[in-house]
Amino acid sequence: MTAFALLGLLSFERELSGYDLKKWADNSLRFFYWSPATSQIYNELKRLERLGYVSARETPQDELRNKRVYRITVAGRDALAAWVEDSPVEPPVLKHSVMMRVWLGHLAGGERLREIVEQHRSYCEAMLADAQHSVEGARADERWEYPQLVVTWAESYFRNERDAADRLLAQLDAMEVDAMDVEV
Amino acid sequence: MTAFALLGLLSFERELSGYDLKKWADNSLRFFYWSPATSQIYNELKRLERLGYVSARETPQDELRNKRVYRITVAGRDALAAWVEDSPVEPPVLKHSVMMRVWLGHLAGGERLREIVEQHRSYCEAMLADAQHSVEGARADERWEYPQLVVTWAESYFRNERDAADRLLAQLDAMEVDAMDVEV
DNA sequence: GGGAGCATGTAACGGGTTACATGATTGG
DNA sequence: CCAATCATGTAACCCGTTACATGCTCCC
Repeated sequence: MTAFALLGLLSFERELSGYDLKKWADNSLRFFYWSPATSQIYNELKRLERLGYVSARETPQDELRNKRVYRITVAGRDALAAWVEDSPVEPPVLKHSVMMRVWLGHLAGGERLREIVEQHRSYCEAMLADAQHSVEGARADERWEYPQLVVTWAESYFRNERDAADRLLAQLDAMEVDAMDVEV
Repeated sequence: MTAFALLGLLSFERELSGYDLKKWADNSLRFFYWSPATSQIYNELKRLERLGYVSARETPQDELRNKRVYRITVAGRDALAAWVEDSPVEPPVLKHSVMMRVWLGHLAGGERLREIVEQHRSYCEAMLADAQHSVEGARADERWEYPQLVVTWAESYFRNERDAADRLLAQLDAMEVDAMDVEV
């Protein structure tokens, strides 16, 4: 999967270093797919090179040193296209530890639960802002129409997630009030 | 994480076998957290027992054999509560390979993309139906108020995801039309 | 001078999966 | 009788992470 993600990043023309790829992953991929660790990127690049899916070239980083920049090969593009075309679509993987904590609400105080959900809300807000920023940035270029589609999707995803957090907070408040009634 | 999930399942009273835990994971946990493989559940149970977080008891499965059922210990409950209470909340992990494929739309035909999104839509629809069913099932019991909150959240999550898929399909159609215009 | 960013990697580990093996019971 | 469900586990593997090491350059 990480391999496909990297090939994907390289498939929008461009020649990128491992470092570059990490940055691009962090500000586009991560909206819909967990951004891999830096070390993993370098590992995958080596593997992809062995497979002939990318080609590397040394290019001067400064006067003293070189850096390796990678470019997708025809074989790489084919492999990637074949994946999109033929592989069975797996369901998205979601590991929502925030909701897991809410699920275990009977073990925590209502204040703590609210704190958790509020932190999550902030996270959503930040992602939403980044996605909106990204939508503006990628505008108007023919080449980016699909990425554009995806960041727009991400925008609504995080907006929904934020709104759900708000509803959750309201429900937690309501539960608190009910509990008070019982006590009184 | 899997350990906490299992402790969580065991924290709603009940004594459960590894097999039971897999079933429960598959029809409650999976709405917000990836359901672990069966083998992993047995591994974690052993580990949790070593740690003293669960206790095991042999109980007759049929006339010939026994099965091991597990119960959360006080130490286990404490550890779980401590996790909810004190651990920093990580952002949810999302690995949306469907959106990754859309992102790579320039490598696929519009028909294929629609096929992918439609399959995803079906998945969402199925999850939504299951979540709705689950909401009805868990109703009215005081003990399940938090799980109830979470399945309600899941319901809206998958409804949103389905609606987003619909919007995506509409946008893909629109793009197709634009492309036709250019050609003509 | 020092911190941030550029750039690349290794080593150890962990968490999780698939595939497989086994075997009894129940229901159609 | 056959398939599905109950029930538990091992072995091989893989994907990916954290932690660490290194060293340059640019800017304040």
